This record gives sequence, C-alpha cells and structure tokens, in this order.
Amino acid sequence: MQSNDIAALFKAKDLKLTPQRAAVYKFLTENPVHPDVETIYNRVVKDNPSFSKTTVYNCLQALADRGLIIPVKIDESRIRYDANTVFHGHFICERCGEITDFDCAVENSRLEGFEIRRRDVYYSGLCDRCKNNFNFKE
Amino acid sequence: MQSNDIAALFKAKDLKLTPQRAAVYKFLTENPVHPDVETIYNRVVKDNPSFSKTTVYNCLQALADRGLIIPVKIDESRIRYDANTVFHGHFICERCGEITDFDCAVENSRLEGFEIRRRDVYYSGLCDRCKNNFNFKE
DNA sequence: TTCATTGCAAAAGTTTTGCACGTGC
DNA sequence: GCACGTGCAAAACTTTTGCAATGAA
Repeated sequence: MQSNDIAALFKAKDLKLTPQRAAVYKFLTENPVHPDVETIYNRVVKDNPSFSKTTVYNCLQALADRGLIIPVKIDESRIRYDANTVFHGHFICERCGEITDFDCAVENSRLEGFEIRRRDVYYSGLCDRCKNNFNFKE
Repeated sequence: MQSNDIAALFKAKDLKLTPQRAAVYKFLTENPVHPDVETIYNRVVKDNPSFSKTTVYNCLQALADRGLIIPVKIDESRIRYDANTVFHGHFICERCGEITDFDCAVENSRLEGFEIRRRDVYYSGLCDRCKNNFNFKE
C-alpha cells in the first residue's frame, strides 16, 4: 500500500497520520498473517528504533476503533490483528498456530431487537498440512 | 441437577468426582449466565470455605477438557464458562455485559482438508433492552 | 501405597495506566 | 498555546506453575 493511499484512508477515518500509525498499518496490510503485538512491534521497531511498544498498542487501538483493522482474539494468550476488514471467519491450527481466513455465512435467530455491531467466527482444529503431516492423535 | 446425575456424567467422562468439581459443575448448570472464574469461585467458596481459586481453575480445565463445559472467550478480559454444550452462538452486550445465547448455522468454505474441532460464534453490540432503554449513541 | 487432586504462594505474561515530553496545527 | 500523540516505567489483572499436603482407591 502506498503512502498516499494510507494518508487518504486515515483522513477519511478522521485519524491523525503519524509515522507510528502508518508503519503499523502498513505492516499489517503487507503481512496478512494476523500478527500479534510483539511481532508487529519487533518489525516496525527495526526501521524505527525509537518506537515504543506502548505506542504500538496505542496505534492498534486507534486503528481498531476506526475500523481500519480487526482484533482477532482467537489465540488464547494474545490479541492478533487483521487489516482485512471484510467479514470472514478465522481458523487457528492447534498444532502450528497458523491462522487461516475462510468465507462464511452465519444465520442466526433469537436476536430480534438486538443491534449487532460485530461478528466473529472462530474455528480451531488441525489445518490440512498438519493433519496430513502427522498421523498420531493428540 | 441431582448428585446422582452428576456422578453418572462424571463417570461416563472418566472424570474423578471431587466435591470441588461437583460444586463448580453444579453451579454452572444451575446458573447458565456464563459466569467467569471470579464469580464461580465467590459462589462455591461460600458453601465450601476451604476451596481455593486455583482449584476452581483446575476444575474448569478438567471439565472443559472432557467437554462437559465450554469456555466462552467473548469477554475481553476474562474467560467465562457455559454448561450448555450444544452448539450455539454467544452475543455480549457492550453496555450491560450480559451474554445471550442464540441459535445459529454457519456455512463455510475454504477449509477443505481441515479437521475442525471447535467452532465459536461471537457477536457483540447492544441487547434489545439496552438498545431501547438508552437513546444516545456511543 | 500410590497417584491424582487440592491449595497456597509466587511467577508469568500481556495489556493498561500515569505522567512527562514533543510536536503539529 | 493547546490538544493530541508518544514513550518510559510501573501497575494491573487474569491465568499458570511449583510444590507440599491431602485424600481416595
């Protein structure tokens, strides 16, 4: 993603553009592997040694608040982030930990009168690679 | 739920019956409000002052491992538990924090060859009561 | 006796908060 | 000048772990 695009996107979302925010968002769009805070921080701090982890947390929060990124809370211990904001499900492999996006459609009842603001579909199990590479049961 | 039922259920799941486990499980079945560890602990310790919080954690883990209860990780900060093991979605209200169960059916693609062991559908927003009781936007 | 379970204390680990410093409008 | 963002350190919080004690078969 180009700098102008990011600038326009931030402006549209009324989000002040800072080098930290741009770096975090850029990294997420270019690395759609649902990285966690640690991973994001380690990477952006490489190019910008002055960045702090607190700021990465702040940036992620700001980006998530404006709907530019989605927090993925499928991992037990940490929050991961996804720059793909089109609704989709997330599958996490118990063995390798990799997260796979998948299309999904959910039909639900019993929520008449509710205002649904966010939907998350989380699956877990074994991805095809892990399932085929190992033949033992856990 | 009666004691004999719990005993039979535990036996069927090859889970040793201890007073702590029985109390935790009983509380969950009788209070299907998806309580968190703190709530469960505070309640069971009332009747059994010697119970420790670590043990509540242990019990919940043991029960979840055997599929007797389901960890609900829709809350940002803590794990909640559900004794209803029939697949259903969970909705959490941003304002009152209450969790509502709902029926749902998910269709998904792109997961050919995957072994899906667990599915979680989490919605959030405003429940009907909160939506109607307040008229301001957040 | 044996082995899983319990319970206390401490540890672990991520995320949040307080506060001073910078910076751009 | 002011409001906002940043960054460091410390705090907060839930959950996990180590280990001795307990208890049931």
